[in-house]
Amino acid sequence: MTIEEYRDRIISSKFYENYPADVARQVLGKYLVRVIDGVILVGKIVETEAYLPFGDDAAHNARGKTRRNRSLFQSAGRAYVHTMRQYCLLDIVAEGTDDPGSVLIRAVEPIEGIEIMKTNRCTDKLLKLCSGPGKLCQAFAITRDFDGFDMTSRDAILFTADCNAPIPMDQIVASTRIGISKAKDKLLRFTIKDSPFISHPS
DNA sequence: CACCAGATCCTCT
DNA sequence: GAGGATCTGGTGG
Repeated sequence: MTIEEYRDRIISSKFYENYPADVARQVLGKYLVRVIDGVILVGKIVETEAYLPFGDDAAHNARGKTRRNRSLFQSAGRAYVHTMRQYCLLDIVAEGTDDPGSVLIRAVEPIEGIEIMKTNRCTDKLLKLCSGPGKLCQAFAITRDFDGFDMTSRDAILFTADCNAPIPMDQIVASTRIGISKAKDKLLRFTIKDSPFISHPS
């Protein structure tokens, strides 16, 4: 598809104005699109995690608003990009404003711009190009500059697009979130069943 | 200013 | 599954 065709399918803020756990499931199968100098990178979202506005000790908003997490308190559909060690991680604000929840994009299946992704990642291994939140940000050249970026505007250079039929509920697996030390028991990680492109495949 | 805890990744075993 | 590399923001003195 062309850039314009992806833009015609851009997901609006309305989609993200819902409970993060629901958004995290519903965004599976959608496309993450990045435009760099007129060239597009596209990945199909295959793994997400939800972080809740309230009662979630693992969420970055659990101890209030700081300089780091301020983007969480903006409107739904904006990016919350933060760093973990030397990597960037991409969240999309869900609910938003007074309910600072988000959906972490943990893995995508590379669809378009794969050679550029390989260059950005310094690897040829397709299965490991975007199989983790830090990896996909590296592949898509998503930096801190995108923190607070509106992913729902018509001229966005980073956005989500709806190009496929929804993933059936029985093809979605819920599990515990990766890499956290608090609220380990919550089933807020969602993957597309049997996708080889997820992080920590079983 | 120092310390430390991370929503990670990669390379082994 | 474990350990090390390596960076930044939040917290407390």
